[in-house]
Amino acid sequence: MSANKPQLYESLEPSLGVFLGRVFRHWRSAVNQAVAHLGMTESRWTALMLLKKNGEGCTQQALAKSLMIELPSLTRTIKQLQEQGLIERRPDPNDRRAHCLWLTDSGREMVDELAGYILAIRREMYEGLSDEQLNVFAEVLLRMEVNAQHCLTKLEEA
Amino acid sequence: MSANKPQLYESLEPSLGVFLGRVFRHWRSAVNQAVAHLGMTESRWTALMLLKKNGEGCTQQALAKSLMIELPSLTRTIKQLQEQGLIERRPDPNDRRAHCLWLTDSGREMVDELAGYILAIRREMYEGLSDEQLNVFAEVLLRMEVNAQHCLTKLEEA
DNA sequence: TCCTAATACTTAGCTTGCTAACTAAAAACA
DNA sequence: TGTTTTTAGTTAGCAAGCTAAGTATTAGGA
Repeated sequence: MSANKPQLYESLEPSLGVFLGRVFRHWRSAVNQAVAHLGMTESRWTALMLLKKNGEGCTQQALAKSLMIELPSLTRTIKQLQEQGLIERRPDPNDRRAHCLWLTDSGREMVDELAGYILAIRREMYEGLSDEQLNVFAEVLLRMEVNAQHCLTKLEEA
Repeated sequence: MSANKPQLYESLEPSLGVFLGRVFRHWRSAVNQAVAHLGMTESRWTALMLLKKNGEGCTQQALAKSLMIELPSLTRTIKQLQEQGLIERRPDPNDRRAHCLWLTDSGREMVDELAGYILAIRREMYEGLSDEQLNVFAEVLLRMEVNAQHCLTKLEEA
């Protein structure tokens, strides 16, 4: 890295990390607003979509992992989706501790209905950005994720 | 944008937005871990640093704006910093509704002490990334922030 | 001047991530 | 086989963002 030239990324206020959080919050509230009339929120639709995509019948553990959240965070979301009649929890035949998750018919309808809204928001978020820029963005995110993990484990050791 | 070639940024699971949130959370918990022994958290040090940087004596409104958070979110943080004896609230001589924020002596010491930790974390987060990559990352963040705002106002109108 | 509108801030309560501590079941191993 | 460790999941409660609604105070007209 060059030493003295001031760089754009150093100028983000209050800091790149805080800015990251802000963009995330605004993206999330846009999504929430777009799907509110369907009784959905970002955390719930992400769970629904991923359940469909990754294959129904998986355990909560597996879903939590692909959602990148901890089990207790998912427990709450699942309870809400169940109350809305969008998913079902069935006992795992191979493991009496575990539950398998399935979409109900109206859950599947919801996923289909959500897809359009999600796509629209995504297009708006990508507006004015090229594939090249977005790919670099993704590369940096992936690397930062690794760096953050690394940083955390170092701190835990100390 | 090219139509059919699969792009890296489209492959981020569960979605680029969710991934963004994850990186933010991990960055934040790294920061929190690094400064926990000083009785600090990310939200508190950001407020402290910015108060020093933007000039003491500003109102809560002004600080909230540069922190990119809403007033009620800042109210809580300020209360904590006050209880820790790091900042002081003085009545604004020109406006009896407002309060001016000042660092105490130990607040100023804290800011100085924090700086080193923050720099270290930042270096770790940027590890393996070039100025060019980070600049593109910042450009994309800035644009997405604008896009999200735009998206939100459109949704509010509808 | 007086009334209305906007602004600075607080309080209350929601959201959705987290960790810690628990139970029940499964797996590992002595 | 019996004991210990790991794993799936829950509950309870924290963190820090948010909105909505309330109180003062100030500013902008009529």
